[in-house]
Amino acid sequence: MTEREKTGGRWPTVRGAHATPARATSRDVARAAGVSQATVSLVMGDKWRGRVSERRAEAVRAAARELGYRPNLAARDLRLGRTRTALLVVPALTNEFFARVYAGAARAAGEQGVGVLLYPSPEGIGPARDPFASARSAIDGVIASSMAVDALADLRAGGLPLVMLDSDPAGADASATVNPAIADGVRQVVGHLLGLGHRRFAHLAADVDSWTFRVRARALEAALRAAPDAVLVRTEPAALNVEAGRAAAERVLTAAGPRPTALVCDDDMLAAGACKAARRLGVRVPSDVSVTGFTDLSLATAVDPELTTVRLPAEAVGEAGMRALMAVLGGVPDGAGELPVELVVRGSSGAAVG
Amino acid sequence: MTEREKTGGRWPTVRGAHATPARATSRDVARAAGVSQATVSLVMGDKWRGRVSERRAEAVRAAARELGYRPNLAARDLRLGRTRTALLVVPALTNEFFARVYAGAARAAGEQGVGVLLYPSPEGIGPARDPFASARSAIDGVIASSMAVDALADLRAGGLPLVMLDSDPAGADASATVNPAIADGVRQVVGHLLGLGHRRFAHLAADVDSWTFRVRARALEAALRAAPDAVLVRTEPAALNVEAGRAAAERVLTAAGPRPTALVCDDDMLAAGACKAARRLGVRVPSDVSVTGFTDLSLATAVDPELTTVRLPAEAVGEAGMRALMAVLGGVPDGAGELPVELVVRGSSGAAVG
DNA sequence: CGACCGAGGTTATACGTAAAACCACCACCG
DNA sequence: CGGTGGTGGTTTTACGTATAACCTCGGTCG
Repeated sequence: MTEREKTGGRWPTVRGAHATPARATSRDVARAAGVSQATVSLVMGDKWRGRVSERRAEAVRAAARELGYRPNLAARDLRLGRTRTALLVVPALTNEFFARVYAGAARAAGEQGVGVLLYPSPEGIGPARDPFASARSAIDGVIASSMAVDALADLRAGGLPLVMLDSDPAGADASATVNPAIADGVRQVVGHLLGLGHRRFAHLAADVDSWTFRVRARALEAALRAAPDAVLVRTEPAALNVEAGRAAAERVLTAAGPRPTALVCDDDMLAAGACKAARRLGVRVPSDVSVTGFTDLSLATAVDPELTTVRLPAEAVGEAGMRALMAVLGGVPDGAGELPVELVVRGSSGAAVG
Repeated sequence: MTEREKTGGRWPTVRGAHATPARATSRDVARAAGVSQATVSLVMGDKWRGRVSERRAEAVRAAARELGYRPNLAARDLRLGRTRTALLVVPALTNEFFARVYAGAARAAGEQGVGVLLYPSPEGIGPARDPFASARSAIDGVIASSMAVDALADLRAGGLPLVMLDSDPAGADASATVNPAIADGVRQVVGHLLGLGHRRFAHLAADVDSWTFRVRARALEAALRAAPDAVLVRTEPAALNVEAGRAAAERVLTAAGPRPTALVCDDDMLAAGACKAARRLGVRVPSDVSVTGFTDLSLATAVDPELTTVRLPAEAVGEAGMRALMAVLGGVPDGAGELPVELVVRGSSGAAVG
């Protein structure tokens, strides 16, 4: 008597409630097709060229179709010692940028038959959070954003191939890094604004301590050195949301001294907040002050005027990250990659006045 | 000679590049602790009360800690014939609502040690899309939004426990359903607007063929019957994005005849578009026309004026869906659940004029 | 005093798959 | 005619875990 017969099914307590029809195994298929289990495995794995006759192979495929056979992936993973599953670690999926990174990664993964698991958003997990415990099956590799700071230590401890996003290519202790060309984006924004005659800039910085935002600050200073007469006002870093952006911009716009004519914001959310602050203070966008964002979230075209912003290729970041991981897993040490960004000029920037 | 010794490791091609340190197995722990593998399994599975002495149990735990032992989940899943993994099927994670549903589901799942897998967004998957093939490991149950229409047929074919979101509780062929109280939300919006003196309404409908939007339309008509003198203008359903909402609202606001004073939109994105259309036409919000949304996306407070909207409990939907699924898996046929919604009054609605 | 029992283990087995090793058969060649 | 190699399979084993079944050893009780 087999154990399965004894225990009687997968979910004994609900047996019958929703009939789980005892999935067919490769052995069932073999029996139905009159071959051995090994032959089924060869045919299903597409490794039968020259090992199995066309007649038999077709018989196996027919039987598999008939029985609705699907390989048990837990068994396959156990046998092969790998899972074809990558773990994607991002700070929060409710951040549209990372949702799009995920979409890109999932697409690239799907093409290769690889699965993507998400590190549960830290805020939802208690003190016992553990990326490897929560990942259902084992993980072959990890793709992580440097913004997911509180998870990084755990990740390195795993000893798995690690691809970092938004991370310093030089300093990152990773198998590979993938970044949008942030510095270039900043140069494009500044070039655009200088061309419009702006000379008094304010930087609405995000209070996130990660490479991608540090680069914005550095690149902004560097780009402004091209115009010796330009001045740059720094603001207290603001949390990455609209309200914080509004508050920060309000302070800038009501401060003593000559008012900046261009607000360069680290993110579209801050830029949206800045527009809001301006309107409430009776400062018009873009005629009195120009506002630029970063990322090109859907929010950028929801507000009025629409935001001039630097479009970050979120999907491409996810795709490239996944490809880099797969390259590393395949033995190709795939170093650092940088993805092009694009300045999108919309209604929130215009010619400088005053 | 064992097979492992012969093949020489998990990723032979990159052996050394990133040392995969050959994870410890329960047998390794057993050897280190001087007990049998079965004992390790009992201790790690917390099933040792009365079967293993406290001394031995502690020795096992120490050895496990020392070796960094983590159970191989593929093996466990194979043995147990289940995966403690649920598949979440949503149309797109780039839709903030569903991202929040996911977050809620992941939280509820994490508390119970259950994993959440996502159905890869259909747009990213080729013709060979198959939720069960792409799910890395087998799946115990499915939570699906009715908006993911193109996946539904595949899902039912799986024969797995299925919890439906945004789905007609009566007609849904599912183990359980979870819905926000949409109709009640509509009643609250209409009550709010009627109280402000509005009588000429327009409905900016979404062109998504799903229960949740059909309910909005029906409930709107029903709620307006409370005010016999109220009139309702229907618009051509618009795609679920800001631009489509803008275009639809433009048509409504420039149509012949008396202009509606209240635009009831099926979603915040449509409402944001409506506000944009109004501003461009010189129609002021809320003094000339009131606009209301649905969902309470982050976008609702990014635009100016902020949107009066019905807050849908996205996280709670995900949590309740996961709990319902776990109840079904546990044998409790957990029928239909409805979650309360909340009208959030902000700047886009005001007293009617004209 | 022999039967019984519970505590505290160990041994053996099964989950479903992939693939190495083996085997039978035939064709061909020197 | 003995060997050699290719073709088309089968047999067997291993992956790591959970648990049923079994074993041993004191103590207890009828």
